[in-house]
Amino acid sequence: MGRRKLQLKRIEDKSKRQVTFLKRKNGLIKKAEELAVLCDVELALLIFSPTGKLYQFSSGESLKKILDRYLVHAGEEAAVCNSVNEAKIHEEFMDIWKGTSLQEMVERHTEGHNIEHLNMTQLMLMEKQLDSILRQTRNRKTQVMMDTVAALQEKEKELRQENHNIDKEIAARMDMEDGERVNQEPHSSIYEPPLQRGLLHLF
Amino acid sequence: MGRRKLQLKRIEDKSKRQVTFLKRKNGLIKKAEELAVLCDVELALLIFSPTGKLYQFSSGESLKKILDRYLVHAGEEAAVCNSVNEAKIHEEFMDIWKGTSLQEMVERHTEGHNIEHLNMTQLMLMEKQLDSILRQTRNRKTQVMMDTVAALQEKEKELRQENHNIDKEIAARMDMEDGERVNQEPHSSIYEPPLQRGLLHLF
DNA sequence: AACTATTGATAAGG
DNA sequence: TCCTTATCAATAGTT
Repeated sequence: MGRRKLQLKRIEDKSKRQVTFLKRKNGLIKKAEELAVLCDVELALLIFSPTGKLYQFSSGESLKKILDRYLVHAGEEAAVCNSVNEAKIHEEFMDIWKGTSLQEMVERHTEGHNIEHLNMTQLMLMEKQLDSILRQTRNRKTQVMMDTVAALQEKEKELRQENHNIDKEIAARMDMEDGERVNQEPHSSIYEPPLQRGLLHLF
Repeated sequence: MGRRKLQLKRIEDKSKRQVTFLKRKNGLIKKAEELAVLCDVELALLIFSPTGKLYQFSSGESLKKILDRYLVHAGEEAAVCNSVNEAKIHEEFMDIWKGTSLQEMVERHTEGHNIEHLNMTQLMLMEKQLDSILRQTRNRKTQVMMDTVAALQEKEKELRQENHNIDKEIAARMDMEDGERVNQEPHSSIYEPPLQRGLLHLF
């Protein structure tokens, strides 16, 4: 509905695309709102602009509730364990951050201006700090992993020792019971630590 | 758009509401699809019918991916995109960041536990979020730099043209004043753009 | 950011 | 429930 009928394909002209995006985004959100009100339905609409900005609409209920409802639906219908796992992770995430993402936090601290509206100086400062914290986080992660590995290796050593002791005890008893049988294959003392499997979930 | 203009409130007649729901749901999904195609954006639309049935649309990307993307953005308020004076933002930003480093901010958010005291799950979530924000920051930085370069190149072009015009004018005047003096070295028209130096402070 | 000629969506009717 | 059609709304191109 306009001066000309347009083809259903990506608008190549960048500025035209942006104008059309703004117009149609508003139209779509309006329509979504009308549908929600007129027909008394729950709905959620998420739009990521070409510049990465998020626009959203959700009827009455918070978007989170609607997404929860969706995840329940998806969980019932499809046997896609993946999304269930994702949902669980998100739950955990919510617990940890108490409903506030780091991003929101950062944006709150820049007084609501999102990354698209920072200037170069601000961006560089932001980058530097983020990089620093990220590096610390990764270092700490590495440290935790190494601690885990060390603990497992310690455990392994103990088990190996125990194993060795049992072998010796068995051998001693065998000797006592049946002295002439020699060169008996001892119980394998090469213990395969469950290191790989035990750490896999961390990556 | 119909025989009559209707009020923006819940349609009380149940069957009419159902009919309207079906029509408008289809229309909304169609519009969503058009927006996604025409403007090359990601979007997700979830509709729960009055009977509890779920209708959904998502552009190209699976709905799951889009929801993931949403959850990364989680908390960000939609569609409020006030263009504000950059310099003003700069001042505000500096004030904010002078007092509080991002790091302190993060620690405040992990309830006083600093990075050294988070467990692996928390560390991984933290890493994921930091990585996301850092990537956005860097993308934005690249964009700003490219814009700057484009602007400088434009300026360079203008200056070069101006320079050329001046050369020609000088040459013309010289010819008028002193016809027989020839092969005079013209003012260098090779204009060295201050691009490198101009951008250096950005890195 | 406004305008307006067109096309698109749809409310009511069959 | 599906078609038709009169009407209104959205919007493409223009200024």
